[in-house]
Amino acid sequence: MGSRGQPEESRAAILQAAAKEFAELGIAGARTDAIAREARVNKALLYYYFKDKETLYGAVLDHAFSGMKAKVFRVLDSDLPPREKIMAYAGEYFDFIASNQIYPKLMQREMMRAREGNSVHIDRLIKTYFQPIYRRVGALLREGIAEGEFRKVDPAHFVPSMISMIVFYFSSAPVMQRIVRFNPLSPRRIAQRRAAVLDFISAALFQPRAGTAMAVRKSGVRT
Amino acid sequence: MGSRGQPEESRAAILQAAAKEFAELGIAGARTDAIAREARVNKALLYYYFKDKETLYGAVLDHAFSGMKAKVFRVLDSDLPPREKIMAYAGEYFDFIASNQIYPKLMQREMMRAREGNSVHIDRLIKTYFQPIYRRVGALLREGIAEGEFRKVDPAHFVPSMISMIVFYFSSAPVMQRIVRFNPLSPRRIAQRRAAVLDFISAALFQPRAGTAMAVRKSGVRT
DNA sequence: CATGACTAATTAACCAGTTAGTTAGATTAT
DNA sequence: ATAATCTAACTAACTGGTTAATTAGTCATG
Repeated sequence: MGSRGQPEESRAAILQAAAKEFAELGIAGARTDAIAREARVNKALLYYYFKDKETLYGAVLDHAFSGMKAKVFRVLDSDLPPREKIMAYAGEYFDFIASNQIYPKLMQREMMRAREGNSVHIDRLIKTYFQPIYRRVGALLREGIAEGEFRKVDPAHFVPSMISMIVFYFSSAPVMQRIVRFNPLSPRRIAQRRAAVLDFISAALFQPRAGTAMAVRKSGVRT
Repeated sequence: MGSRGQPEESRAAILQAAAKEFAELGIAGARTDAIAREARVNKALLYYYFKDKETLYGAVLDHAFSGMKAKVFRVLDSDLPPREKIMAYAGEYFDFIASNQIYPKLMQREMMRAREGNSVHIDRLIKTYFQPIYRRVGALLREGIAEGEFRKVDPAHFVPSMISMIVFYFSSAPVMQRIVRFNPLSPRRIAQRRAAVLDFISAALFQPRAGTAMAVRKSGVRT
């Protein structure tokens, strides 16, 4: 009680509980009472740290996307050649999502909300995260094409294709689990998925050449 | 007013308005008043035809998915050889979604809701629609592999990969539009996407053989 | 004149956001 | 040193606007 409990801890607990609730139920379905209960704080504390529900939701989005951007840009800023870099990018993105499985849900929710006026956050998110990443990956693809390494794909289609294969798998896992008999989120299956995605991408992107040794980086992922 | 207006029309108007509202805002965000207004009927009429909001939502889902299943099964039941059939399947699925763009939103919403207990509908949807389609496409893939036409892909990964590329494009279009300068939903771009998806799939699935003439059914578009 | 189609008005529950505080510890005054 | 004062962190209880759902009926037609 009282003024203890390290404010940072409380704030972080709220943010984490909110991320879970928003990812699962969306902003309309999320209940501030549930977030407070999950974070083990009084509901009024949410409003002490964040202006309102919408602002809290925005903070959750920024937290998730900034983490992703940081990870992914470390790869995109490296000086790998195009083939290795695009594989490393996809792998890094995959690993981020595999260990932050609320991210794909938040992302898809926000994508669907992005009709004019529906989301106060989407413009900021696009400008801060999506646009820079898209530009960078697009440039990488054009570079690979120019060097004759990649097939002449259209980045505006290829980028969303890559993202979709990674993001969709995780957000559809609960349904998948009921269709097939195994658990799509077991470490074994996640590793398989990683390999499948990278295989799919290289098959669709790389210009076939002699002795194509497909480079599928091993995955250090936990569930 | 009174007992006129053909009940079928009213029911259909409600269903259509509800589909739009649910797709855009999810079940929690949807407002029954908005649905009634959009359908130009009194709100109580929703409850005359459907037990409650949740039941109406279920009816919307069944309507959307049964339409899709019918379309897709006409292809899957045909006697095309594996290569042509899988392309025809993907093409048909793509065309269905392209002309029913609320479908991908409803689908993704329901996928994210599918945590134990969260959705009353998911078990029925899986049993009635997803499971049968998945089994049929899985069998088709295994057939193609057995005949040496397809690479040895894992259906449990390949099927969601195909679906994701098709579904994700449409639900992410509003965001994409703000990242790139063109409209991803223009007929021209949709045709391009169709070609890109089919190209992507054939590149990743077909066993390379001499004289590979890529078969891109109708809407003959180049990337 | 019964029945299916439909509605205006109302109700009950829910839930985001507020209020009016309390508590614990840091800071200053004595 | 210690009492007085301040402030950030936190909470129990409440409020009012919103919204799903119901009620009690009207209207048209076979």
